[in-house]
Amino acid sequence: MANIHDVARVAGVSISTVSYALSGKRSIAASTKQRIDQAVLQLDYRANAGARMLKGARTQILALSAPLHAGTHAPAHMAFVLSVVTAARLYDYDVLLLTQDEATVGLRRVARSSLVDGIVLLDVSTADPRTDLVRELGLPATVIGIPNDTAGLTCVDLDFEQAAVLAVRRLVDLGHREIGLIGQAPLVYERGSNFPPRFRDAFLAEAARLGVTVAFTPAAEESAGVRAAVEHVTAALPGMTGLVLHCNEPVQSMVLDVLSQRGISVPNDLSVISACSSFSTDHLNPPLDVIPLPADQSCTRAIELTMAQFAGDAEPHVEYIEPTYVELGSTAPGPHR
Amino acid sequence: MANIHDVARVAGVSISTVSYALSGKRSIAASTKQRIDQAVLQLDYRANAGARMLKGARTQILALSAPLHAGTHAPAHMAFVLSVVTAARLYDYDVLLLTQDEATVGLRRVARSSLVDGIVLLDVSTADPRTDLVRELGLPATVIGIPNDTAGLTCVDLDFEQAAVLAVRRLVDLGHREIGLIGQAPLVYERGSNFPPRFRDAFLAEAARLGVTVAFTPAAEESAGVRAAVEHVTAALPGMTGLVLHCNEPVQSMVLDVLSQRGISVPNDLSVISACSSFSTDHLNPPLDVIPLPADQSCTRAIELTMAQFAGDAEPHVEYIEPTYVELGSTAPGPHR
DNA sequence: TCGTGCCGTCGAAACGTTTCGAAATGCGAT
DNA sequence: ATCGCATTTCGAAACGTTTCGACGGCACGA
Repeated sequence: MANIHDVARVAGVSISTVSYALSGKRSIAASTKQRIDQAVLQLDYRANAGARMLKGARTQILALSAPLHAGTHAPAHMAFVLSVVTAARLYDYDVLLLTQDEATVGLRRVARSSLVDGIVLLDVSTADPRTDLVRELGLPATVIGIPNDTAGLTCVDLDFEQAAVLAVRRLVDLGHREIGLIGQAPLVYERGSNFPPRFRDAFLAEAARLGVTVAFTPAAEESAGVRAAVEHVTAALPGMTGLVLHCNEPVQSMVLDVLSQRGISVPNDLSVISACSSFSTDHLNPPLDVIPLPADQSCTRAIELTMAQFAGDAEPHVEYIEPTYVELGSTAPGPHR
Repeated sequence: MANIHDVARVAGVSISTVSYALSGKRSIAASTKQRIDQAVLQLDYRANAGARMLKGARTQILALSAPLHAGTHAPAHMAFVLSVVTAARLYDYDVLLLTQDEATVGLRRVARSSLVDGIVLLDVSTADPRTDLVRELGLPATVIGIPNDTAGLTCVDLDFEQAAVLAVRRLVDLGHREIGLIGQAPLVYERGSNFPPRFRDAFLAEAARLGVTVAFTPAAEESAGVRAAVEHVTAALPGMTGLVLHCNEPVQSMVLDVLSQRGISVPNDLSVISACSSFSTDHLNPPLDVIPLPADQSCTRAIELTMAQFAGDAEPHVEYIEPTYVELGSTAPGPHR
């Protein structure tokens, strides 16, 4: 493997000249730069990562702590991982993937050995040991999701509270007064995942504020669980004309199946909204109005915030991404319009 | 951050003693080792990754080239990624994740800068540019999947050919003589993914060898595509009593729905086998006999093979993982039994 | 003609580790 | 008492880069 000495020799200059030519940190004569560039090309030279790490401040590697929990929708999880990796590359950063138990213990390892410049945390729970670890390590870090204690942390996430408000208002504005909410699998709430209760609580609060009747139920992921969930909300709200789904795609699809089997027509009999779905609802039947959960936006912003910490101009803070409402025809005026 | 000099000072020895004590490459007096261990603990010392990379041969990092293609089932993809990461950790290796276009260009970058010791390739196509790149780079590498040209490569994968044979024989042994095969989405075949045609061709060949009638069709992932696929095989084989599904979970589930809607009972009217599914078929209705695609086995073996290349005792070769057949009651004797 | 300052380049130190060769020590055998 | 050997420890070089300080040459103004 060619090193900087080889390049210097071929270009007929000293290694420091090569280094400056490549980093651009000092001015170099155009003719010299050209010779160096050519030597680099000829030798297919790339600076040794270890040496750069050792000497320079930067490793150009980020740790991505991404445990995949039971109940987490794998495609959505994947979308976040891919978005982080893609966004990091825009700043010439590579991503070291830490999963499962390594998401915590590996984080300490790679941070203490100065393998990474910064950290991105995915899928934090309300009280996540990784947040304390991040505080302890003192490395630039960004959390995607909002844990209970955000002190000293930089966090970014969709504004799930605002998303819930958006969903409730939409249905209320259309004249619906009895609204159901089908949530994630029960174990997702039990495990302490951060966003499901954020959505649920804001949903219930906004409904109460507007004086509409609501029923919430989680939905286990198998078809029996989905069936039970639909039964639960319809039993609790016999006059239900609006339904919000804060659950993953397969469950959404199953809910629509169950509704269709029961002869309930969307949106004629029931207005349905998909809340915080990572993917398009186009393929659902019918396509659902959706408040998207934009993985790429969250992740891009997370990387930006991490880079800002490198630059030193960033205080720890929590940043919310504004939700949007996409109409696809699954809502219609209700009885109180 | 504490370095080896700090540890040496605290333990009252020289840095080389510390290094040898930690690596175990020379014998160290028990009492000295104990003092060093204590100093390490006290300072929470971890060897600087950059320095170790620079000096030592090893970076303890593997590149995982894992492009996620359209039509690839994200949960299955995720399962492979997780398995690779987990297996790598058993050998004290971390994993740098390269996705999408970075799966190719990033591979060159990280390899040329000596950031990684080895490479694992996921989801190779029949003629994949990454295989040439790997040959060029000359780093230890293992391919999960079998490209057309395996010269000079170390490859490992489920023996899809044998899996197809297993499926055909099972049905034939049970007395079925007209057998359908529903495959992956059409674009998966068009793109040149390596395993779908491997399975299909071996399936057709074994069926021909045994003199049974078969019909194959790919299945697009939406419900219309699945419906069309089922129609296609039933139309082609009016007397079909056996069906093999080489497609992802959602499609399998949809196929079963369509069959049930058509009043076709499994296994009474039709024996169904799920081929090369990464996940349990327990939640399907009914659970399907399955020839599992064991992500963890392939990935564990891939890592072992990569480590063997580090050790120098490994010739490039192709290794197949023996498929197994799991009975779950979705097959029954056919008319020719 | 002689300073003065800028531009382009160079030499050398430093980063933290691993590892080679050798020194120091203790011990038994001669 | 001396030698040789084994055990334990140490000093120093080397890995490839970045970066600081410095130096030579040149143009400019005095």
